[in-house]
Amino acid sequence: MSDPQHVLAARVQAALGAAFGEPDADPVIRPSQFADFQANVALPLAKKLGRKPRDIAADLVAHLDVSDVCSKVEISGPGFVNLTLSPEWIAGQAQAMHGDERLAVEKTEAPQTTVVEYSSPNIAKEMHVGHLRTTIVGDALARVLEFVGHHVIRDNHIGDWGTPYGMLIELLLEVGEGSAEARLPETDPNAFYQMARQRFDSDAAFAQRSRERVVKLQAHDPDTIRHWERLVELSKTYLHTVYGRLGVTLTDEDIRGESFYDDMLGVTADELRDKGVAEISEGALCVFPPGFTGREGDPLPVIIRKSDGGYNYSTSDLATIRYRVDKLDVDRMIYVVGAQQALHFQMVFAVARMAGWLPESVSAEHAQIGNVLGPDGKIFRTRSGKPVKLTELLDEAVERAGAAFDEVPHEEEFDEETRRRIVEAVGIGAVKYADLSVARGSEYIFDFDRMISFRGNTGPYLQYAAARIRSIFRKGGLTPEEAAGPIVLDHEAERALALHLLGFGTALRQTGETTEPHRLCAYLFELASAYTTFYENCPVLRAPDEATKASRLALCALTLRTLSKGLELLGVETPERM
RNA sequence: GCGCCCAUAGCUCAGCUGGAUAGAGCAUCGGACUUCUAAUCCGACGGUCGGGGGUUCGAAUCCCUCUGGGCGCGCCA
Repeated sequence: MSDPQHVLAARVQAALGAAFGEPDADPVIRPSQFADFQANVALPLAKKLGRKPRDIAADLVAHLDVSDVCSKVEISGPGFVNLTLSPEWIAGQAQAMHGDERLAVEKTEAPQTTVVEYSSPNIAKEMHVGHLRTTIVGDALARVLEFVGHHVIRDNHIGDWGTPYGMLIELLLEVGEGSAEARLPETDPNAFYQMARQRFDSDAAFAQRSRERVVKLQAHDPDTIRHWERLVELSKTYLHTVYGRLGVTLTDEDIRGESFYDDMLGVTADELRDKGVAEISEGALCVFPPGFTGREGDPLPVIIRKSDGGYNYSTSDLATIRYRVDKLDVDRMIYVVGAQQALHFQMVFAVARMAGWLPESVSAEHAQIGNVLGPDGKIFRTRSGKPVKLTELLDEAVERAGAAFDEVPHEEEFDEETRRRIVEAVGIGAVKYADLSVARGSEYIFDFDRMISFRGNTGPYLQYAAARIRSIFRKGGLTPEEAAGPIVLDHEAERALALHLLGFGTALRQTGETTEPHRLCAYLFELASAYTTFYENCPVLRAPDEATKASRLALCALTLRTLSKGLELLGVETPERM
């Protein structure tokens, strides 16, 4: 336990128990502008106990034992308890963090089996920027939750079973399996989809065959299934390409698409009917969860089985919940999906609870993802109005990173391959970090110039901070592992840096609990800022004496590891040099 | 019509679940390279937190209301 906020919380809580018999009161430890932290508990407690806040604070301080942790404790204002940590304590904790494999981030005491459902593209089409954000955010959440000790099940709930497959299969048959066009799903899925769409819209016979093909598909006609499998395989290859370039951890093992639940849909619907949860309305089997109303104030249905006997994705999502609860024994499900589907998930969760498939002990959360907007404030599209293609977007980011790279005079020559890898890491990292650093539910305006900038809360800024640290070790002729310390904090910038380092675990835990990666981004940005201030003020290799140099090298090494680990958990690479 | 989300500096965004004087980056202005990467740093300027009411010791944060935007609302996903 190295996080000061936790240490102080425990101490204050002990004092609360001793002084007032209130060991369970929230000590309300917050960062302070007048000290390192402040405990605000005296004010609400004064209310509860009917005493003056300052008296409460005084009593609290009298019972507070922080002599080994704090150098100063004082009461100020209406009853705030300002806590200033001693540099020795901070240094000791930083040293411990430095010596720890996991940077003193303890694994959670209550590990949960957690499904993170993310990316989930409809593989009939090409991925676009919309998919990018759910993929990036979901992957970061999966990594963070895993690192803090949860059992994470990544779940790529791809759309591989919908109506579009009828026409895709018909198109595949039409162009011939061995043809060049038949490989499009692997290289340019959208082109293939558009082609099918166009045939569907312009040729009634083709459309008719497509509809019949959907029926055959759902009836598991062997020949149709074979073609479908072929298409899905090609799509998976395409996904691999994209995920590989993005550095996303999803693999084939994580794919559990809609087709996976196909044979559970019937029983799901039947059981809902048998339990009396679902009823027939206008020919369709529906559930009307209480509290949801539609346009005319009438009850809003979740359609379980269409009047034609087909199923929608609500049913598929319900089957998915049952599977996860019954077979995977999950404690928590996180759906990293666009904010537009909020109502859908609310209703599906409600139905699952009604049916008894989703016990109170299991949490189901929709981690809403806001839209990415263009410069005009509307859904991000190309000038011609089409969705922006993912690969082209990434290419442009990398190209811009390359231009920036070439503008800067470097001390050494980079061979082409090294340059390519740096520029790729910076370009991709910039795009990913931009998705992560904004609160996930917020929409944000996509802006290449901002995200590729080396100033502000951007990927490149953090990468650059790490690269500068590595540069110091190269110049100094030693590795970060060799910088053992001991850490001593004399300069204000050293102290501020070390203190900030100690907050890493809290940042990770909060990110996992709230499913908000931007918290980790904010932490890392502040860390990089604190490092830069240190860098400007505290010469490392030219430190005044050997002890100071050893201490600063250790701080550099610890910062580098924290920065790298943090970025790694966000899925952002840190190049050795830039 | 109902429901959900949003409105914070000229622009793009934070604000740690109710704490003291609301923060960053960009832009603007002014400084710092014979010094470990200046792709950087340090200042300055800039906000009646959309309006109004309420809850309380204390509100950008919670409640109500109004204004102005976004999204969703029966057989698509």
